[in-house]
Amino acid sequence: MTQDLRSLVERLKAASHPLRLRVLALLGSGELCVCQVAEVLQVPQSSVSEALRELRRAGFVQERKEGRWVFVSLVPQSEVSPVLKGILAEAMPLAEVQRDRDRAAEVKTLSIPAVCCKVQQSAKAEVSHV
Amino acid sequence: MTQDLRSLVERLKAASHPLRLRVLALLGSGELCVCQVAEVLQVPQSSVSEALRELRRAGFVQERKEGRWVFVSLVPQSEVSPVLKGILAEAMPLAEVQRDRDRAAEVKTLSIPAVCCKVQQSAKAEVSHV
DNA sequence: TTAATATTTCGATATTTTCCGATGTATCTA
DNA sequence: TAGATACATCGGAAAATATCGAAATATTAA
Repeated sequence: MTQDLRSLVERLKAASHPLRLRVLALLGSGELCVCQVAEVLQVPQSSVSEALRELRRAGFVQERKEGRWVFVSLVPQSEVSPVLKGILAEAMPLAEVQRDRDRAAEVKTLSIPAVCCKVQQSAKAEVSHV
Repeated sequence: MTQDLRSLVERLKAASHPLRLRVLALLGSGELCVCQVAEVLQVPQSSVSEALRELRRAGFVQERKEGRWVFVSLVPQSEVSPVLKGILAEAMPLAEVQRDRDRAAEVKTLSIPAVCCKVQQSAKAEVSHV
């Protein structure tokens, strides 16, 4: 097994997961910070963090730290692999991805701390009424 | 979770596997029958069969029966999805894929029954000296 | 420093996938 | 019809992944 083949498999595997694919597609329309992603997709923040780790390992996304926030985005277009191009071409038009993008637009109108608080609160809320 | 998104995930998952990816790439240079694929890739015939089932489910390959042989090939170019195009673009140049293609060229110089016998024999051989 | 906040990593369970020999099915051939 | 051949499916044990709350880490702010 060639290293190259194995690494292509790993990159495909990174994308073949509902949450990770949604994250990829979401970043397809621009940079977001981790808590914004968690809020938009309505999933636990630790799940987003793990999803991003895989996508970073695969070379699909990059991060930029700013204070205590971590902003993530797709790697620059010039370095985008044919595989990622194909994935985005198919994912971006999907209904659910469009909805995620709409939510992202709303979330971006809020301040980041406000969004992060919201994420924290919804996590706590789930605990309290279970 | 949209059906469309899930099905894209399933198609990506189908490709993110070493054997299945090699099969895809191998078929990238033309139709082969199942036993030829098994011989070229040197794996048990049942594994090839299972790999092909997934790739068919994903819509990447199609089959054509001719007597007791099943010939498999990639779906026609016009229907090839952006995802498959991207995968092939990255896979075809890989060293291991090229080697597989070279083996395929050799195997094609033999008659199909000869190749299938060879596959059967190598399976039996493994049993006998273990 | 202490408290709060954003993110990552850990832990532990549940689920899925992989793998291949054995068996089943369909087709050819003697 | 019997036997051989090409392929598909099954069984089920081992390995890999997913999931998410809890704990750890890192940064900011009071």
